[in-house]
Amino acid sequence: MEVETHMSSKTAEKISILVVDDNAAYLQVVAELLKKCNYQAVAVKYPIDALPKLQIKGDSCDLIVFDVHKSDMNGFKLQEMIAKAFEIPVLSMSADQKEGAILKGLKGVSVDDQRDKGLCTVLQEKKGKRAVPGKSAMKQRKRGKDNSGDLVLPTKSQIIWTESLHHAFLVAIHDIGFSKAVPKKIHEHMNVPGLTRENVSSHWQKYRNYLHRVTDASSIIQVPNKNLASRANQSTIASGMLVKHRQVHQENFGVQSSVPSSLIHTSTGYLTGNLQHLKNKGKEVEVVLDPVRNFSVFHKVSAMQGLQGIGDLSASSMNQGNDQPHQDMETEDNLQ
DNA sequence: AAGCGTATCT
DNA sequence: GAGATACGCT
Repeated sequence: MEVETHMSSKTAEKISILVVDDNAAYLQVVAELLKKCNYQAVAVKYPIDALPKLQIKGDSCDLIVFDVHKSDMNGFKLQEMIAKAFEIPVLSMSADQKEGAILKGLKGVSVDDQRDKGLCTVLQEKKGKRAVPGKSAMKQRKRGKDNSGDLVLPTKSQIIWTESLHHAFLVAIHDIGFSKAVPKKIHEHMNVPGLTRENVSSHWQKYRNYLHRVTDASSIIQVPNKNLASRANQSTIASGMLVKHRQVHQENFGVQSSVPSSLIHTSTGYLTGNLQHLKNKGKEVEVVLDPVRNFSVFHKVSAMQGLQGIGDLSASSMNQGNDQPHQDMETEDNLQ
């Protein structure tokens, strides 16, 4: 797995990119974006037009970015041909998960890997550069001198904690053991090229903050529900979140309703990534057990669509905040 | 002095 | 909001 990065482009040579997208608007947007980032962009609308461009440009094209449609076999063919004829990395864009799946089947390549392999990482490798400076800018600064101006600046980059990267992070913590986990160990365990210990430290901090938020919210009322209690010998429900959620919901109806409607805390559940379906006041809820710590974290009303609730363990939901000092909760919550 | 945790910055 | 950076402490 590679890290995905955002970076400001300060590369010496111009990297040339061929963009293929039959949506003219998108095509232009992407091409313009790339130009703004100081890449040389060549835009073509159809895959069929791509090949001549490649041949003309020879190996000066460093990357092909193109939109994939499941119906568009030309696109796949093109990809295959390019892979065979030229050694040019191809970055596929697709709005649809299913298209991604098709791609995966066709190429025998993990779509995740492709996605995780950020554009810039690919390009940097192509140009024989490091995606991320080995020494952090911070340490270099500490060393005293401001070398801006004369020397090559380490390219500023920002890693993106994709779901799969975050998952690797969680696995590392799990394997190490939560109490023994420290950035260095997590970093070593993850073993992801381009990922620095500082990256991990930062993420680790956010993750712990997230866990605290989540657990602090469990300032606690006893679960009256026997079904629930029988599964966990010390179950509690935090209504703080619920109250908060309601307030939010009332103030801002319809927005951000993916906030968990309440929180369950149990000392017994340790079921990696498991879901339990429980009954709570007639409403079915899903309980997501935190793979890292020995208690469950969230449950959600199952009516909330899709897998959103599971994302409570995911990178995407990790940072959404609730940093208000929590109020003493309403004990006559409807969970009573 | 490496590396951790927290605060602060972007 | 998400990630990087600064910094004090061990």
